Amino acid sequence: MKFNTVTIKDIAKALGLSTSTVSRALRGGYEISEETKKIVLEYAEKINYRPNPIALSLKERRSHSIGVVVSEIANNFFSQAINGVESVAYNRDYHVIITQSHERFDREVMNVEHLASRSVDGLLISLSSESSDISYLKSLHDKGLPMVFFDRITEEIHTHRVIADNLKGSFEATEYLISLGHKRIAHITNASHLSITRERLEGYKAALQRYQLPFNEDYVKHGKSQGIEQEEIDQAIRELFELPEPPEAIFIAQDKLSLFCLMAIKKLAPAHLEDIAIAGFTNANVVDLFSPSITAVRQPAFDMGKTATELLLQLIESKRPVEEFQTKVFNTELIFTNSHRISG
Amino acid sequence: MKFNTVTIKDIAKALGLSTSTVSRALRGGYEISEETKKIVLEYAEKINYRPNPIALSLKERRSHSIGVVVSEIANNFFSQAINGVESVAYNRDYHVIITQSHERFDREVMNVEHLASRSVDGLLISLSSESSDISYLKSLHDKGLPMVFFDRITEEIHTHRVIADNLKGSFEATEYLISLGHKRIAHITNASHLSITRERLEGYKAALQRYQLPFNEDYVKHGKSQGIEQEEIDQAIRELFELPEPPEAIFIAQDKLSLFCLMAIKKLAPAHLEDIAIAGFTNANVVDLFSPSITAVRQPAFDMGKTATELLLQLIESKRPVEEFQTKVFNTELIFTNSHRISG
DNA sequence: TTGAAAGCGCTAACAT
DNA sequence: ATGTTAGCGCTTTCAA
Repeated sequence: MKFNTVTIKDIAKALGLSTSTVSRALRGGYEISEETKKIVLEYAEKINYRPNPIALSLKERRSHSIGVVVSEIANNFFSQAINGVESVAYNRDYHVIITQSHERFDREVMNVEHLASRSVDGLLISLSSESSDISYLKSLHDKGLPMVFFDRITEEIHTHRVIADNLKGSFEATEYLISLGHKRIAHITNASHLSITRERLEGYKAALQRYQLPFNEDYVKHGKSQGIEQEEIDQAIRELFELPEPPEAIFIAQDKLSLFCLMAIKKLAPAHLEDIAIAGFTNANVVDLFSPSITAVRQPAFDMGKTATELLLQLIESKRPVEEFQTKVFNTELIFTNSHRISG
Repeated sequence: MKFNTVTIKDIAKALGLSTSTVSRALRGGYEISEETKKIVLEYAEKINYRPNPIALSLKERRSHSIGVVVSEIANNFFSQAINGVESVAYNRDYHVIITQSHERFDREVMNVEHLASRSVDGLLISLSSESSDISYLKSLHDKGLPMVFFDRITEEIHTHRVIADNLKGSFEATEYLISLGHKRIAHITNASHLSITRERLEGYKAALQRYQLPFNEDYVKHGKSQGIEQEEIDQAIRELFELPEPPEAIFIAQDKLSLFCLMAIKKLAPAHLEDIAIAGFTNANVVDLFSPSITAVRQPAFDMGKTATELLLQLIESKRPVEEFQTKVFNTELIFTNSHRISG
């Protein structure tokens, strides 16, 4: 089971040179005569020599690859962000290794440790909804593994962060629902310790307050930690509509939750389909097709992925320890669809 | 930039043993005394020793990881298939490295070569729509790299394959459209050299023939090789509706194309929204929400991913060269939504 | 039962 | 300008 059978040794032997000369010639070392260089390069080309990256990693302690940890690639936000990551990484000759935590803490730890032990040069992480104790990350970070957090970030580790302006995005969405004349607005969101959950809840509250609407605890539904089951959202919707004063509008704080929520309403509350207003975070690019329609809070996922990667590569390639960290905040966009005008 | 600072050498030094003894003790070599074993294991545990997988890979020529190459993780079929892959791989202690070709041949080659040179133990591939010359894969396969094709397969490499029953799925979808009374049925599909394209086109033709409808070349639209642009589908839809006899129904051969197609119709032919019937391959799990509605041909993506991985691990772990290869064919499911009854 | 030494592919300090 | 050698972390003959 060996490919890449061709090694530097083979070239050296064939050309009657030493391995070090060959090595230097291949990487264009200036001490090598043009002639030798030429011979070596031509021969290497001829026999299709490829350096063995594993040997390189072992030696150099780096791999020219970065690891990405997200909860679900099936989430539109993440798959778009990953495309942004790749666009930067490939241009700068880094490989991207994608892993999913499926919102589970143990999976996240396992992925991170595997990536670290495989000598990825850095990590791009969006925390799973189960991850509250992140000391395992902290210790890797302390040991010098560069990392950048995006989307679901933590304050506990001092490094670059890339997020959307969750507070503003939520405020605007809620405000929009209020502008439609609704007063009873529910909020469906993630596990409460996630950064995005807190910020989006804050935006929702801020809008209520701004328009002097009361905040009602009963209108807020947190997905359980796993938060990726239709079941859970069905239950939340049921409870909301069983309230003595059911909501007239719903604001949802996350991509998959938004879709589950539309499904749940269609299934469980068809009578309300026409009159309930829905807004929610989602990066689905077929949002125009949805019925019931939803006003989408869209994050610039691609750009966020790009920026996070640029920051990470900056950390990785910096000669001296970086002391100044940035938190880049991206604006969200509120997207109105006219599908309810067409089909409802 | 070194983590994993703890090596076998450290343990050996601390315990006054040789590295080889420690190595053997750690992997439970039977020649080591119980006592030494115990001491070593306890100490290793205490200082949190983790073997360096890179060193292992260099030595053993394998990595206990498998590579996956798909065109787009944002495609529902693929993200679901990958979940199936992971479910098997993690249970058997393999890591999964996901890469995307974005329907580009050069990206595919680059990914495959990177994976191979990183000593993945095997490859799970669904070809990009640009990939017609796959000699680069053939040569890796000849050198002994185990690979299993799924979804977009090739006949040129003799190995296991996992596909859906594309012919039957297409036949049933087309038949369903015919059963609604439609006679002019268009077909929108991928690049013509892909296996799935051929098979699905065949199914479509077979259904037409079975019900004695004429096959009309003008009703068939192939996405260009890149096939992942809304633009392209818009153009196809425009052309179809400009025909003297525009289609009454459309059958679409692929996940993303189906969604693009719904968007295009909504945008460009709103007048037809109520009367055109649409069926298409898609694994979107929010298909119930779509308006216009679509009858979905759904592939058992998760199971296909699982099976492909089981076959691959079988190849990887087989002691002797495998000579007998299987092509596993999975049934598709036709899913009817009632959303057009509710909203239209 | 344990240790010494070689080697996986490559680079780099140290000769020459 | 080129060669010799050691070493990255680990396993595995071969010796003791």
